Amino acid sequence: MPAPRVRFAPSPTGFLHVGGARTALFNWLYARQTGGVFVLRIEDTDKERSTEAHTQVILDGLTWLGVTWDEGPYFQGSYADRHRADAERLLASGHAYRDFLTADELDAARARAKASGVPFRYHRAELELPADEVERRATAGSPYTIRFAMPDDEIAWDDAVHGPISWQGRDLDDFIILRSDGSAIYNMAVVSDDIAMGITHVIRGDDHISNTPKQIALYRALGAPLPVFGHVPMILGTDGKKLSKRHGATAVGDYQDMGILPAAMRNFLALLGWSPGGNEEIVDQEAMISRFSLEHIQKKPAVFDTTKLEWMNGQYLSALAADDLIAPVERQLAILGVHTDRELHALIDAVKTRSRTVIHLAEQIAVRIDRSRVHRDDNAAKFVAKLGAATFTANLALAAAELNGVGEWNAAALEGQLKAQATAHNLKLGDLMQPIRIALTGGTVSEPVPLLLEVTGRDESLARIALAVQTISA
RNA sequence: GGCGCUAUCGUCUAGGGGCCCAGGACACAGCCCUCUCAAGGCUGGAACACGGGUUCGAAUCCCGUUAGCGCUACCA
Repeated sequence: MPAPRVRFAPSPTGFLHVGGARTALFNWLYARQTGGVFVLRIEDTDKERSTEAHTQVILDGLTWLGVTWDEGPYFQGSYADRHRADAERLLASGHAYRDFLTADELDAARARAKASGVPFRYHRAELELPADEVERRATAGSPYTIRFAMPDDEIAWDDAVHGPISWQGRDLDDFIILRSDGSAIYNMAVVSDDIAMGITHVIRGDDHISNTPKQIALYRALGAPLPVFGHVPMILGTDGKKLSKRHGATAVGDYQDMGILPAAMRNFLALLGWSPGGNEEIVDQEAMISRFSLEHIQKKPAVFDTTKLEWMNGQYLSALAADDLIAPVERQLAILGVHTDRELHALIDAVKTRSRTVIHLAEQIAVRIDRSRVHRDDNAAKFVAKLGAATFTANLALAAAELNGVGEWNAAALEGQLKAQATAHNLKLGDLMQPIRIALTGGTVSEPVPLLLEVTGRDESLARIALAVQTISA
C-alpha cells in the first residue's frame, strides 16, 4: 500500500483557529504515524476575503505548534486553469450542463420559494435547455455557470471517524461547479486539487460532511478513485456554541501571547476529541504519533476549556528544563520591557512550578531582577498590619543582621542560618521568613525564602530589606 | 422546513454485551506536607438524555422521542 497523502487546506480569510489547528494536528499525526506525506494547501480562491497576512499567520501558527508540512504551501488560486478544465471535462462528458440563469434570477426564484413556504429546488428539466438553444445562447455570448448534474442514487461512504454515512443524491441540488466568470466553486476546486495532488485521506472538520456526497459524485464523474474521508468534530465555546470571537481567544497566536507553550497546546489539542485510550493526560509527541488513530477520534463536538489548558501548561512548565524555557521567557520579558544580561536558568527553576503561563513566569522573574517592580500588595499590607509594623521591621532588621554575616550565599546555607536565628530569638519561622519575602517581592507568595534570597542575590536582597525597613517604619 | 451528524460527571474523556450500582483528568471541597503559594499525596461530592425493544444480561446492539450542532450561496 502506498504511503498515505493527507492535506490541511485552510482558507486565509482569518487567523488560524484552534479548530483548524487541531484538524491540522490530526492530519499531521496521521502522516507521521503512517510514514505519509502532509501537504499544506492554502485555499485562496475567495479573493475578496483572502489576504497574504492571514496566510502568513497560518504558516506561523502551524510552525509554532510544530505541525510541519512536507509539501507546499500550494496555493489553490494558481490552479484555476486545471479547475476550469476539469469542470469543462464534466460538461463534455455529460455530467454537467450550462445554466444561463443569472445570480439575480436565482435570488428571485429563491425568494419566491421562501415566500410561498416551499423548499427551493432546482428543476433540471427547466434548467437543462434543448441542445440547439444552449448552442444559440452560448454563441450569442450569454454568460452561464456550469452546474453538476447530481445523480439520484445513494451516495455512501465509510467515514474513518463516524463509520457508515449515507445520503440520497436526490436530496442534493445540482450545484454550480464553475462560475460565470470561469472560476471554480469550492467543491470543484477541492476535488480537482485533491485528485491532482494524490490525496488519499481527507481529514477535515465535521462541517464538511454535507460537502462529501457532492465531492464523491464529482470523483466518480471524473473517474478518479475515492480517498478515505474522516470528519473530526467541531470545537465549541463554554456555552456550547461554535467557538467564535465572542469566547475570547480562539486563534493559536492568542495562546502564544498568553504564555502557552507549544508542547502544551499540542498535547491539549490532541486530547480534545482524541484519546490514546487509557488514563494519561500528558502525552508527549512521540507517544501521540505512535498511538494516534482515526477510529479513536470522538464523534461529538468538544468544549474548549481554557482552565484545563492552563493546568496542562503548568505541567509542562514544571517538567521542562530551564533550557527549553529560555526562549519563550525572553520573549515575554521583552514584551514586559525587561532587558537583562543575567543568567536566567536559576531564576526560571526557582519560579516555574508556581506558574501556569510563561507570562506569569516572566513577571516573577522581572520582579526578582528589577527592584522598581517591587510593589507591596494587599496581602502584604495585611500581613504587616497583623504582625505589627514594629515587630515586622524588628524581625527584618534581625534577619538583615544575620544575613550580613553569611559566608556562602546559597539556599542551603541561608536556610540553616535563618532557622537557627528564629530558634535563638524564639520566633515562629513564618514571622521571620514572611517579612523577608515581602521585602524582596512585595507579595506574600514565592518560592521558599532561602531560594528566593539566593536567586535575588546578596547585595540586592540586603538592599531590598533595608529599603523595606525604612519605608515601613516611616 | 429538508437532509445529515451527535448524545457518559459542570468540562475533557475511558468504556466495543457480563470485569461498570461506570474509571481517570480539569475544576470544586476537605486533609497531609509546609515559612507563603504552587507542586505532590490522600479523601469527597458529581454522569450513562428519555422511552421502547433484542438478550440470561446493555452505558455498550436496534427503533423511536427529545435536544444540540452542521449544511441547505455564482463563500470556503
